[in-house]
Amino acid sequence: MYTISDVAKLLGITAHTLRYYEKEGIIAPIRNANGERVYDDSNLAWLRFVMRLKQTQMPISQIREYAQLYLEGEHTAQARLNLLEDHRNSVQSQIRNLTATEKVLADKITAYKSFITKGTGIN
Amino acid sequence: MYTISDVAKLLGITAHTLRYYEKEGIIAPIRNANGERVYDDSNLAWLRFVMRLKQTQMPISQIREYAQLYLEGEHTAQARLNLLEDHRNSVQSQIRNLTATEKVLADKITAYKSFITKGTGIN
DNA sequence: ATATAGGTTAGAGTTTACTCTAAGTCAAAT
DNA sequence: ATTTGACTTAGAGTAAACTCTAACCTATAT
Repeated sequence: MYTISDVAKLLGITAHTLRYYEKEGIIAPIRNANGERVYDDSNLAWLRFVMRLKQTQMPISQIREYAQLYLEGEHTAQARLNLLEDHRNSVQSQIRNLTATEKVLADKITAYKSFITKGTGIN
Repeated sequence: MYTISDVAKLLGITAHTLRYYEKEGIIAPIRNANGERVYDDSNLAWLRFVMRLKQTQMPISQIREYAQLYLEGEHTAQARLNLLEDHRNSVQSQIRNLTATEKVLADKITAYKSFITKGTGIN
């Protein structure tokens, strides 16, 4: 069991952001007798997955959609699978994009280095 | 020589966005007698590179910084190289991130498929 | 007893990157 | 001559994702 600031520290985000995610329907931790949020390990695992989705450019609206489908039960499994497959395609396309740009950058970096040491033309 | 809407079409963005990039100090096309923007091939090549940087999450502020260094002349070559190397590192880290997430998604997708056809547990 | 360190809410403010509007200019087509 | 289409500017508006503030509550340490 974790407090909001425990979770914030573990995920490297702020408590403000966690409350915002809750307001956006991404997570719903239980409350203790004092009205304070209590996160368990399954909440933490879900939030870690959310962080992955965010780092790979899935918008909050789509993460919420997935979370809501999960709450609606097993009959939404196909819809969730579709969402995951769409995102996987997006991830693969981002990788292609980044790989191509990495090559362009590598070439430019080589050209700059040779310009700086030898005075060759820049592109 | 290209008009603003030629360039917009070629890059798949709007003329509004091109004017915004100009306001942000990312590009400075010349004007014709009529005060209209005229883009040449070097402008186009630069904008295509800008699109790459954007697609790989470089913020406008950093793209502007690179553009301004370029305008300041050859003595900024080292500073530009540093910027490019920093961004290359960011691109490489994004690729690692996306690759790891792709694996997580692949596993989840497999689990969902097996749940949908055979009724096995979901993660 | 009270100060401190945390938690709560509703809601306002900020940043980034556009996106659009209004009012106007200008050249070519009808 | 006037309509049409494409351009110009300054500046307002929008969407996403936070980020912060104010006012308040509550358990623990001094």
